[in-house]
Amino acid sequence: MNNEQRIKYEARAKIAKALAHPARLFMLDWMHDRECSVSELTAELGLDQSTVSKHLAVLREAGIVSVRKAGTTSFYRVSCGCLDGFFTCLENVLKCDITKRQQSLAEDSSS
Amino acid sequence: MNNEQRIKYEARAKIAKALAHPARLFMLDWMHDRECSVSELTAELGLDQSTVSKHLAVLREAGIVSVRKAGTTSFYRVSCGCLDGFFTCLENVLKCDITKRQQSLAEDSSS
DNA sequence: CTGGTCCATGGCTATATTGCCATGCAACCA
DNA sequence: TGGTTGCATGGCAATATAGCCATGGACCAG
Repeated sequence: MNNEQRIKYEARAKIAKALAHPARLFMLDWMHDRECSVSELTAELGLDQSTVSKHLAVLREAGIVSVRKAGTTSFYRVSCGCLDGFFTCLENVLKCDITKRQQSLAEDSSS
Repeated sequence: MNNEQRIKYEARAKIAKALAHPARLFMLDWMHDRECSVSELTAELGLDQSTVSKHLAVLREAGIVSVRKAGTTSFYRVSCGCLDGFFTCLENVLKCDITKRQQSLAEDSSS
């Protein structure tokens, strides 16, 4: 992997990393296609407000969500409409994995 | 987020985490749709063989790749055909982000 | 059997991530 | 003006991750 490729894959890994946390996945699902304030997400997640704010900062710096400020409130929303493909991929991997585990269980019991 | 939801999102986060590393993204691109040995990936990545083996274990435990052993060689391949959607999503986020950064630069210089 | 190749794993250190608490700042209200 | 609300950030401790070296097991060639 040369230097150009390293830069390329690090940029992609940064985005994937931002998606690689249960709280952040929950937030993206919860926001879906509407705006959402930090306090709302904090209440739903049951985490400290500062923690939620930092999670949102990770998503923001990765370019996955955008923020709009109105008074003292920050409204976050998903800024790229491509996440469905990502979530679908996760579901497929889970489904494949369950299927394969069942197959290997069947093979074990039959042998 | 209740307990059931936590389990759900942790399972998805595990998969996303497995995808969230430049070396692992490179390996998935490199393997694409053909089998690949550990030594080949090690040579391409320029990392220690043990490091590559551990990266492959992460992908394997997430259900993203599968392994076939022939003699002393382990051949890995992508086991779920859904990664295209995932990679497309990463590309889109990058594209969105570049566009938005250019816009904000333009706004900054015009103000 | 001997030596060599291929791979997986344990051990270790360095770094990154995650959570909380405390604090700071800006906006709004009385 | 002083109090409250909503959010972001710094600091810290606990944990997780990533890389290397060393090792060991399985297989193959001679």
